Amino acid sequence: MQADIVIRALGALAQEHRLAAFRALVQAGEGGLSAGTLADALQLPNSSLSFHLAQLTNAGLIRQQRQGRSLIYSADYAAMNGLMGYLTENCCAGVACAPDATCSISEERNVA
Amino acid sequence: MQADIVIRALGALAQEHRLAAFRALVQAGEGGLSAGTLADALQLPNSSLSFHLAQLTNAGLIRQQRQGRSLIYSADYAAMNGLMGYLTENCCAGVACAPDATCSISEERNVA
DNA sequence: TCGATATTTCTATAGGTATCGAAACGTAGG
DNA sequence: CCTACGTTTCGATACCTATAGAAATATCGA
Repeated sequence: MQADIVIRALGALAQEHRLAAFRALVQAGEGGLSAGTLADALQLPNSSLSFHLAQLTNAGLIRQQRQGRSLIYSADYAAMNGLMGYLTENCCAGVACAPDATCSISEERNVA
Repeated sequence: MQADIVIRALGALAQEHRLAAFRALVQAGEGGLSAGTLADALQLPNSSLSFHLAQLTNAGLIRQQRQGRSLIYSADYAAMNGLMGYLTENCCAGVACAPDATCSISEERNVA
């Protein structure tokens, strides 16, 4: 992951509503959420949310997918992983401080 | 770490020159770097760099310390840790995906 | 105290970002 | 086809950010 896309990703997350939206999408899992559902959850006008979703999409952090009349957005875990990897490697004393850190959907991680 | 400070930290890092400055400070270690040294390294006018260092300071990511005529800046590893922790917990499927991840200065981590 | 050095603060300017109503666009169903 | 629905794009406005020269501040050495 190169610095350019990292900066866009950081910028995309550096906003109250976008951070909230991304968190909601991460929690929602692979199924994602429709724009309308998100707008309700975040109490934002559709046009405002659409603007923020476009920013997140442009940064590569989320993806869009039409389902009937609705547009379903979902988090791109690989992109988030890439971001975490960059920060770990470049902003933590120059060495990977958590080499095995991976961000993934929480599918039964409490393996006995 | 609450969302407010996280947003400021993300915003502080979401800029070409600030990301470069922070990376340099992280690499420099606890000793830090003077404003002038950084300005030289990043090829920025002093006043511009000063503006960016103020942003990083305001976000709690770096600290200032006078040494003679120079002001020495150094990365705040704890703050970076906090940021990584927040992202790991809140932007990675709702669970910590790297619970033991810590960001620290690279002091002899290849312990035999 | 004076001049030189290191850095910040001031000031102005240009460009980017957030907001949200209104209009436009695709999709589905009758 | 026509209407309703979900969502985006447009347009206007207000605010925030980046830039960098010039002036101000702080420290040191002679």
